[in-house]
Amino acid sequence: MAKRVTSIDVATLAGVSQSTVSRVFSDMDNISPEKRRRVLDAANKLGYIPNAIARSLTTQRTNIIGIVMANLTSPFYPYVLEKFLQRFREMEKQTLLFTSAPNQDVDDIMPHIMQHRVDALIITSAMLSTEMADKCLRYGIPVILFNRYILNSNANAVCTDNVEGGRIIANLLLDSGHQNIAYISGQPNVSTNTDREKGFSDRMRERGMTEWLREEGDFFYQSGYDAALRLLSRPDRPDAIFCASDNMALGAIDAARYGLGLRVPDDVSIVGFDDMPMAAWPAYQLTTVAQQVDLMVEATIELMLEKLEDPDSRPILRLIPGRLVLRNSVRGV
Amino acid sequence: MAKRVTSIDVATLAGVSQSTVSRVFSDMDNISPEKRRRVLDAANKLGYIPNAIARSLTTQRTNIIGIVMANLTSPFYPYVLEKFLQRFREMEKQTLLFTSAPNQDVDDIMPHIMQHRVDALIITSAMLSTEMADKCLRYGIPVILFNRYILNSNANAVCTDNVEGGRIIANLLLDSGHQNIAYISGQPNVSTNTDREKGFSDRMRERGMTEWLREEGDFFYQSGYDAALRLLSRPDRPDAIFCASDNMALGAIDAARYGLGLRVPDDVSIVGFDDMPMAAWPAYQLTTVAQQVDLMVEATIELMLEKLEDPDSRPILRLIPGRLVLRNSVRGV
DNA sequence: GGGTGAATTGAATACGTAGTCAGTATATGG
DNA sequence: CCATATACTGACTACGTATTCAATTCACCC
Repeated sequence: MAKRVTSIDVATLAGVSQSTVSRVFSDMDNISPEKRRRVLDAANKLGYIPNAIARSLTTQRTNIIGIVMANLTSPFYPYVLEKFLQRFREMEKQTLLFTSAPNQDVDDIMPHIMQHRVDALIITSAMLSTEMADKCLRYGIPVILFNRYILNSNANAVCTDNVEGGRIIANLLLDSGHQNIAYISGQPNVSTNTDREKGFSDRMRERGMTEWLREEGDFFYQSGYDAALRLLSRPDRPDAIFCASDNMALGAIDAARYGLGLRVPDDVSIVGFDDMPMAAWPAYQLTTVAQQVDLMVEATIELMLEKLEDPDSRPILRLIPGRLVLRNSVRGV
Repeated sequence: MAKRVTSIDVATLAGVSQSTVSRVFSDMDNISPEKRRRVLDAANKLGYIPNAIARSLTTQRTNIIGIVMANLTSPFYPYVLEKFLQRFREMEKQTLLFTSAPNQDVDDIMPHIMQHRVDALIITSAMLSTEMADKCLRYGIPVILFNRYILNSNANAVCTDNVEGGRIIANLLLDSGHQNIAYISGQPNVSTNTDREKGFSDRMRERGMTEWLREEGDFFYQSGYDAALRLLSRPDRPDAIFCASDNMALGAIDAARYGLGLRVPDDVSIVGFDDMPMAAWPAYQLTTVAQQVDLMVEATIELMLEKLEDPDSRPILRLIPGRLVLRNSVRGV
């Protein structure tokens, strides 16, 4: 392995000082065209590539953004990740990706993240304790929660308006004449789940419903399949199911069709939440509330930049409306 | 933003030298239990977190592995990424994730990667020029290609045995009595596609077939849907379709069922390649050749570690066999 | 001709840690 | 009691770059 080429090597070959080489490769300070050419020639000849590590040490910024993500294999998040990566590439930022192990708190991997002195941190998965959020702030690391929020915390957050999304779906199902509507939940302690259920329940009650069926799921396909099987095997079979995620909704459709031989939407209407790509496939044609990922990513980056500009700015919760996407899994619309 | 706490601050508070603090936080050198405790107390009180940037500068290793990935939104790669992240977490390595823009060569983002002095680089997506691979080697950065390979290059590679996979599928379809077998390809210049087609074609000819239908796709769902629609609308409708990816196979199934009202596998058998999670869903029950991701990831990490141990070791292409997964999309098995 | 200012440039230093080397204290053996 | 080994510890420097500050050059003008 050849010795690493440094700016000093380039300087020597070009017959200039290391300062000059640095200036050529960082900002174009005032450099005479001739020296600039000589430096670039020398750098090219030696195969010089600036060392971002050393640069970070002096500038006190790494140009690296950390992203914490738990559910890479659920189809919604890869799309989010792709968007972030694309935008960061445009901004010439690099991305350090972290996943938390199942049942692992973000707090546990926080030290690893902080060691690398990321310029900012985006957390899409689990919760972050208030203490940790504060610790980040003390280190000058802006934290933005994506699709999660903590009340009374110092972290910014961007979130789909899940409560309103739940209301929209209650309206849709009631307007189209469904009588017996069931809910399949996500994991109990996650705001995306509780908010969707809250909006749904509130609107149901506002419109005179007093009780309805409910099963617990975990956002994944299999749990939707299983829960729908339980619901649809009952004597008082529901005529509509609202699933807290598209993933579970697809499981519910498969359970109805292949588990019980029912037709969707003729025998039972099914609604999801997220609008992942598969929801549009001919096999499913799922009616759902879309999370507007592009808007959410833009908002996240905006909050991040604001916080970098002014570290003392007050934390903000930015809600992005969900968008109802009508396809063909609800009858009577 | 508070001043960053350094090892010197800790040393001062603990009444020891910076060296001692460093020793406590790197390897446990010979440190008296009492000083260790004092250092840890002080560090805790100040909220000290070692600076990985500075550490990297002296140790000449970053503990960061770079991963280049193009198709995050195709369902196979998030699973791969998840596996890598999980293993790297166990190894206490961090992950810098890069995507190449559509139509962007890996060579274009290479400078960004090299600036950050990753300890090793895993490339799962596009091709890497031989010059770039050599440049990495000169910088002592091991490169491992995942599911891609370059002949005569200096890069290690891990790959499913796609040629053999193609043969397996030809055997399966011929053994089960299909007469008119069609192939839907992936992007033309990608080895995963050409190898699968080569194995398939070779075996078809070995067993006496001389010509068969073929359509071009791009590995994605929609192209499989469209191609299958074209194939199945012909008067000489094929009785089996081998799709170069599961994603296209799911599209083909939907095209058969929802586009043309055909039954799978009664009217047409469909086979995929990859074994992504959806292939097992009740709606599809796709027979396919599984890429053994866990084995591939293990092999990749092994090659990486070998190359880090001995930078002069000869490049290796490690083939992992595909595993035939029989479900219910092929008749007569 | 000297003064003024702008444009370039280089020397020196900081960034925060790891590791080398020499020094001190303590224990061990004869 | 001395010689020697052992266990810790601290002073110092390297890592590769950005940046400050002073110096130099040069042009220009009255």
